[in-house]
Parts: sequence; C-alpha cells; structure tokens
Amino acid sequence: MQKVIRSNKDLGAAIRLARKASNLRQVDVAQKASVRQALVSDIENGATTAKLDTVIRILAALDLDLSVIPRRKAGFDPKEY
Amino acid sequence: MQKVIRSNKDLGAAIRLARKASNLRQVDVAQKASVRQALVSDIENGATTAKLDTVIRILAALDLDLSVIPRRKAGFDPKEY
DNA sequence: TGACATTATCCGTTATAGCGTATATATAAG
DNA sequence: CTTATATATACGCTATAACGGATAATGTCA
Repeated sequence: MQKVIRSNKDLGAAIRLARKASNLRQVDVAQKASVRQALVSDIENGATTAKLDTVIRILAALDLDLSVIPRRKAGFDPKEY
Repeated sequence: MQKVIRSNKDLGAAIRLARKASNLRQVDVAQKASVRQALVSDIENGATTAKLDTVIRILAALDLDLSVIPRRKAGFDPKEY
C-alpha cells in the first residue's frame, strides 16, 4: 500500500478511503486531529488545500504517515517490477 | 529511499537534502515551483507550515512525490526486516 | 414514514501562508 | 580584503486556511 499524492483531491480520496476502512466518522477523525468535522469534510472532498501540519495530524489519526519518495511517471504500475 | 514526514522540520530537511543532491539553488527550485526564494528558505528551515499544494510543487521541482503510507513506530529500522 | 445519525454548507472572524521588494548575512573565490 | 554568489530576514499587504457555531442536506434503518 503506497498512495502517491499530487493534488488535494488525491489526498481527500486517500483519507476518505482510510477512514471508512477504519469505520470512523468524520467527527472521530476530527477530534483525534484537533480540527472540526467541517474541515475533515472539506478536505475529503478536495475543497481546500490544507496546511501541512493539518494533513499530518489527520493522517496520524488514521494511523497513516506522509512520506517523500522519488518521483515516477503517472500511471506507473509497481506490478511491472 | 523513503523519508517519513511528521513535521515541517522533517520536510525542510528532506527538501534541502534533495536540493543539494541535485546541485540546485533555492532560487532554481523556487522558480520551478512558482514561489519566492524566501519561501523555499523558510520551508527548508522548518520556519513555516506550508500549504499542501505548495509542498507538492516544491517536491515536484525536485522530482519527488508525496505519498501516504501505513504508519510505523518512530525509530523503526527497515534493516531489521 | 419518522426518528436518528452522518456529512455538507454557511457566515463572520481570526490566524497565518505567501507575495513583492529589499536588505542583511553568510559562504566562497580571486 | 574584495567581489561575487547564495541564503536568511524584514515589512506591509493580500489571499486563504481554520475557527465557532449553526443549520441544511443526506443517509440509514426500524
């Protein structure tokens, strides 16, 4: 599992997916990350470009980390390796 | 190569390292990312929490991607695996 | 359908990222 | 030391993330 994030939409999708996989509500994630439910909603919908530390806190609430990796072409399929 | 980012300091360190490895000046990265040299300086020094899309643009200027990965304990050493 | 739970949206306000434009410190080379 | 280059700071201003506090709009299920 390793999802590349190149836009706020990518991030929102990743967050929503992880949140549902954990059976959490936006409110639960919001509390853990010390933000409002409304903000989690906006971010999941890609409606806003959050600040880095906000992103980090929300990901942490979902037991996820942000990481920097060497760039690969879009559409790259790791199974080819 | 895979650097976990849990703070703006982590990000700044990763960016500076990658920039020097590419023999680029702050001004070069700034231009590619459409931001000011002063902002690159601030971010490298961990003096500010940048917005997500700013981070993405700067990383892209260094041929790096941001990614979401499952969280591991701090101090985890991949060599143990 | 009705009651309840969850998510999306709104408004005014506050906090702060990022800008333009300089200038002040390094750091390095001659 | 002097010059050139690179990085760090400064100040006023604009843009926008995030807030509190609701409420509206969906979704869920007996």
